[in-house]
Amino acid sequence: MLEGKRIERVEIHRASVVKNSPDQFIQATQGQLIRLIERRAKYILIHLERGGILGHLGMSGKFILDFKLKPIHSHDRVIFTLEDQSRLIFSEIRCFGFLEYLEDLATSERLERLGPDGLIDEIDPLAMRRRARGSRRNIKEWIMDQAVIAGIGNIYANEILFAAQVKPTRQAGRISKAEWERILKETKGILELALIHNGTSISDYRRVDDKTGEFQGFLQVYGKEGQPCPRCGRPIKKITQGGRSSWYCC
DNA sequence: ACACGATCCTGACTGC
DNA sequence: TGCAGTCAGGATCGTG
Repeated sequence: MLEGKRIERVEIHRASVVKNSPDQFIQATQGQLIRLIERRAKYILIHLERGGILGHLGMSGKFILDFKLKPIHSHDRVIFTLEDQSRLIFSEIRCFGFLEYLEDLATSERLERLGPDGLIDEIDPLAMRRRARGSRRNIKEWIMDQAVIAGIGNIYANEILFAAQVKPTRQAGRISKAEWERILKETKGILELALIHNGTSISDYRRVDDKTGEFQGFLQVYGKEGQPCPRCGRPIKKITQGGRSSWYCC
């Protein structure tokens, strides 16, 4: 849809979401052809003729494709106008997300830090167990560490561990091979299911066509403190780990 | 090595 | 009604 189109104009409405200087970003991207767009864990890579744009949506970011030239919204931070006058809008309420022009996406340090992709890579349970050996860190923070498994955020970490029947408070180094097998199987299964249902819209998240996702209707524990556990009926508990909320039961 | 808190921001909601 | 406090799909950094 975007591939093969030329970026005619770039407007930056909030400089802090662009890692480069505004001048540098505009100069480097304006006039370039979009060659390929791909995902790498939570990053979006927009390959251009020369270099490319590395994007991250943070907590509240979205890319919206606009064909109708809707009025600019206050959260629209960067606007790419394409040669056919359609617009790719990087909209970010909290400005934790970012765009970064890089001469070479392949050697980005951010990307090099990433572990195997939980959705598409074949991850060996024994390799995970070996890597976690000796770690007393809790398994919830462990699987959310992008250097360990890339692509798992807070919603899906909770859902994966519940589905795998592994309590989030367990020590990573004490997870058995069978439990790692379940965690990795559920990582794939839940991320795939969430993708089929276009992701989880709790408040701000929208698809690129501005529609909401539907996976919120499939959540078992995330955000469900006090509600009956789908497996045992006891109330779901909420705790804090690494500054993030965790919900779990049995 | 890791737990913890602060930080970057804005908006929705709660309680007084 | 107003205002302070809390919380939210993330990642990084400093401190102990």
